[in-house]
Amino acid sequence: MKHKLEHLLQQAVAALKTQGVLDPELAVQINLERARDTQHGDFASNLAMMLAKAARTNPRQLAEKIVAAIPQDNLVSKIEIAGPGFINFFANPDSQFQIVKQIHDAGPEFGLSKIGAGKRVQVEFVSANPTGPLHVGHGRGAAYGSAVADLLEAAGFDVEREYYVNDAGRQMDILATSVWLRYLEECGEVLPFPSNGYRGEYVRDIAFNLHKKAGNDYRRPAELVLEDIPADEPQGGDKEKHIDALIERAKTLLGMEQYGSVFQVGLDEILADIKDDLQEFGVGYQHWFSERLLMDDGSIQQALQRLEVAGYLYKQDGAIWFASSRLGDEKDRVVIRDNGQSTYFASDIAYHMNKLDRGFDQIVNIWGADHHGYIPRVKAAMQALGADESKLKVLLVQFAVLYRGDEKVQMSTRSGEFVTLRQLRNEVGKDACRFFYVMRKSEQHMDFDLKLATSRTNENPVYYVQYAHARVCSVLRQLDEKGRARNLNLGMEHLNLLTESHETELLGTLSKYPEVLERAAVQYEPHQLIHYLRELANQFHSYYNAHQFLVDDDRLCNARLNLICAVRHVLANALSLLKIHTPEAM
RNA sequence: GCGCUUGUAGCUCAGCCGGAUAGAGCAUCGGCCUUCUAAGCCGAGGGUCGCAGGUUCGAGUCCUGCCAAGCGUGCCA
Repeated sequence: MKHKLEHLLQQAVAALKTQGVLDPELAVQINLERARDTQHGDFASNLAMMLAKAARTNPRQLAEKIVAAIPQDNLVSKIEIAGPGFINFFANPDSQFQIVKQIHDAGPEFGLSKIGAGKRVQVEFVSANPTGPLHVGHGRGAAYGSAVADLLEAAGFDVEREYYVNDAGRQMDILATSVWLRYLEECGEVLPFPSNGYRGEYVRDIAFNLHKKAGNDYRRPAELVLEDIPADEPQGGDKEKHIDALIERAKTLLGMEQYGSVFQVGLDEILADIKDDLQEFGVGYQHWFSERLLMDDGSIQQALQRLEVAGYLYKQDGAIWFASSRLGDEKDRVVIRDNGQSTYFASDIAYHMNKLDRGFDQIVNIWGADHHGYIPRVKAAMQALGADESKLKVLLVQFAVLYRGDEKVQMSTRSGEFVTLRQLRNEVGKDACRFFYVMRKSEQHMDFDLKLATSRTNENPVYYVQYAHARVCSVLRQLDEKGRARNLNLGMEHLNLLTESHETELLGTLSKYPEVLERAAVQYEPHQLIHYLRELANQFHSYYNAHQFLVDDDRLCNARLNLICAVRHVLANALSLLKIHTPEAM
């Protein structure tokens, strides 16, 4: 409907250009939106006001010329000029009824779009370090990222979901060493645990399993482990130096092969947990991309070489720097440290080069808001590599703050005390969890109220939408219990009996769904879909209370049943897109 | 200090590319279950869109300054 009207306006503009009313060179942007007030028809355009200046007339006069130039079309029953020069379109009521038939015919396909057809887009999200289980902060990225990916797919894009696994670097060494130290405790060695190690209970679990499987294979005496290790922070030392020395000790005492095994056990167990967790949350990936792969296959050296050739690298204080400040970053960044090791940023340059080489039309990164300062340097790197940096879209997700009623839930990663995503899902349930995470715009700071999300009352918006779906199913069951049968065709033939204001309103809202879906996808804003669902559910509940569906008149009864089944289809399509259940009874 | 994000009803938030009288939910108050599920519906009250300027036919929306909150500002990842 909307696209059709836009096309009509375009034809009108073209006609006015040939008539000489408008400059043929003039670039015209057709602006059409849903009228907010039904008095203003169904769609409104401000075209005349936009073009008035260029055409050197007043908006209302121009509007009249535009209206005169619009071709006849049976979708439109009336066109009015109103206010300062709005052009208001009134849809033909008969055409409005057709939406019920369209929805029925398209079924699960209704609302899908083809605007992304032929375009490949990659969405990278979550990508949490595999040093521990996912917590509630990652949950928002997971829910938002998968919703964005699913929306893009619904809009016709060829979508590839990817998780970047930071399986290299110092944090992983700290994890491996933490696992080993806990393992030594399992073996019966007595030694202090570093303040900067991973203290979470899950590390003990991994160590326990390792001990069960490998016995004392990795055991070394505590005296040897602790010999000449600089003091930890609580003892007045430096916690970084302390842990680094322990990492080195682990490597020398175990040898690289055994150390590698311990490292791998930690990585594998945590990654398996993360994958499992995400899958239960309805989040799936096409690729798990390993950072270690980049180091092993020479990608990093290759990327740095390209920067070198382009003249963006220089040496200073023993380190190698990337001159990102020449490309908009606030300062230059180290890529190779003075100890010869490459930085995380160097990996990221290679990773983004790899993404570009894979030929995506668009690359979407979903990051926590605390990484926002990182965007300029990555974009700078892409430019330096000669790539089109506009291909990269970084979406930031603000942190979610957990509340239980009025009380803030405290979290601390250091102490290992945090609410995991798994705990949250168990407490709140997958449906409410996803709904709440996606309900807000991603860049909004979010308060996640556990009490509200778990409540089974009218305060909880998830049930409100699901209830609408269940109610339609319930009506159909009632029909059956009364010994009546649905007559689909009879209903379709008499859709014109749907003249109540609630019915007209619902028809309009149903026809909006494809536009909402498309906009939510293109703008990366799944919350728009949630708001639409609440609106649709609200209109349905009002309708339900105002009118009886199972009336004696078979024609009206079936027309109404067809309408509410159309509502059910749209609810189901949108909810399943968001991986939220559509209960048939509640 | 600088940078990014945010500021809309008592609370949590929508508000599409600048458009017509700024909207929901919760909370508060008043109604609706012998009829398809009351996890629902109907109604009422509640606003200086952080503040001050500017741009124009028109600003919650764009620009500038200020105020407030969160985050960032490592040879950490």
